[in-house]
Amino acid sequence: MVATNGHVTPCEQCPLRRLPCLREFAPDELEFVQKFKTDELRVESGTTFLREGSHSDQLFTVLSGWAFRYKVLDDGRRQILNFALPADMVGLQGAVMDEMEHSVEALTPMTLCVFPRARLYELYSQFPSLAFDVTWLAAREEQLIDEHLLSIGRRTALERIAYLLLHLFDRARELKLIQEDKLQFPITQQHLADALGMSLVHTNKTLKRLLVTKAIRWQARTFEMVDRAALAELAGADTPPPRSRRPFI
Amino acid sequence: MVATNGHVTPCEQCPLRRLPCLREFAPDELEFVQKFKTDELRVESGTTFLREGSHSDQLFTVLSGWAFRYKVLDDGRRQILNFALPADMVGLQGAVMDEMEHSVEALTPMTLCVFPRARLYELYSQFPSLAFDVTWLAAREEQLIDEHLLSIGRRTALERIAYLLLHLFDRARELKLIQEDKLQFPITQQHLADALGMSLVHTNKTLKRLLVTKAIRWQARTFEMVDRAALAELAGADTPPPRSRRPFI
DNA sequence: CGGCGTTTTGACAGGCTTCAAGGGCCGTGG
DNA sequence: CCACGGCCCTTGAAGCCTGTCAAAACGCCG
Repeated sequence: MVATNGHVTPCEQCPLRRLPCLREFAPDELEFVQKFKTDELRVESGTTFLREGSHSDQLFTVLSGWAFRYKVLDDGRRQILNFALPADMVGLQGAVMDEMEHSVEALTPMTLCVFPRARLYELYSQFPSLAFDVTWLAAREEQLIDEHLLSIGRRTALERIAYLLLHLFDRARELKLIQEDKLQFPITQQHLADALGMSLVHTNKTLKRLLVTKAIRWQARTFEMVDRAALAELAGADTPPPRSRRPFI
Repeated sequence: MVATNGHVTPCEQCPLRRLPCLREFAPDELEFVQKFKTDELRVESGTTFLREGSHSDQLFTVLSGWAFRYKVLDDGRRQILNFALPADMVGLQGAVMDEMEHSVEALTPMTLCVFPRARLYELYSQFPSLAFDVTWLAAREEQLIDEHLLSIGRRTALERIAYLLLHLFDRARELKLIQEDKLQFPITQQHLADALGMSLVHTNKTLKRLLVTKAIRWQARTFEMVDRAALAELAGADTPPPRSRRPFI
């Protein structure tokens, strides 16, 4: 894995800090995180930068770009577990446990903040507030997966697609990635299918049914929310409200 | 929620500590946990002791008994997210975030160790080692759900059932709940169905197909592993090896 | 013995997967 | 400028898988 070791955004100037959805850091916290961050990594779209079965010495945080976590069965069947957007943490499992049991692949070019696993315990010793944040992030990710599990297990194909799109749109909005209700959407129908536990063909046909409702538009890698209420209706439920006090290491 | 406030097992004598799969505590850690544990709760089988949408002031640890985490849709469709066995932590999401987004119901009579949410931060401040353990537990639970998500999304009905049974059996074995390859199994076919995202009828028919292979026996609430290798074969994969250094608050 | 929760079975419809093939878009190279 | 390949999207057809409906059998307990 190649790191830049060149342009390293100072944490004080991290563009994500300006987001209102993220909590503010105390000066000493910020100082610690700055030292904790050893590097910045650029990866190309399509790169699997964390691999199932491997042991990673690094913990990442997404500075920009999209990724997805996934697992594959021996015969190639793939399941996308969830998506990682800016301000998300990636690779905690590998940092805390023996080895990764999932892989992570970039959907777009990404920049990742790199933290050495070996020093994670320092963080726990010296900054309980940050340690709490890490736990918070882990708990939140579990919530997202819980919701996803509910979708795959119990929602119909149409509901699944509607719910996932609604969910991703809302997360993107929190991150100010939406302009005029439009979003650069780096996901293919194959990704949708693999995330929702459906075949590509059926995903396509169901998506078409959704598109004729005119609740959304999606073409040329651009996603547009036309009627959010209608989409939520099709999903059978709205997404839970955003969480308060969201930390970002 | 009624707590016993009578019999409170001292942590030094906690029966779970004797399990080799759990890490040992330093004396000061043990002392802290002992004070952190404010109560012991007994709940009956069938009790939903944590409810979606509610805010819980308590964090639990399973001392004995089985439970399951679940979510339901408005129209009643239910998805079981995973199962909680002794030494598992329950309610961390409620302790760390605003409110629970899932419910937890007891499958058997249970005893739970009760920890006050309000003092969780003390733990983080004073015992980074324990804070790390909490994160470890959260990360591990996420791993289990990841694996479950893979099952529901990409495994066939037969594989799903085989894999889940294999998984539960292995966890029970780690906890010394198995005697002569037999296990008291508090789960009904309805639970299986709700966990695996299948209908009850189809679960029953598929389970029958599995039973004729003679890999397992399951009757009168007793589960018997007859041919573990054969079951793993039907599951299409074996369960990952148990995690080292497993903590237990 | 009756009631209730659980397991079992059959029938049937339709959701979903698989197979197959064609179309559109775009970057590469002749 | 056009041909070509690769990736993604689209569509149709066939049939299995799975859900739903309905009803009966079973086992446990009061």
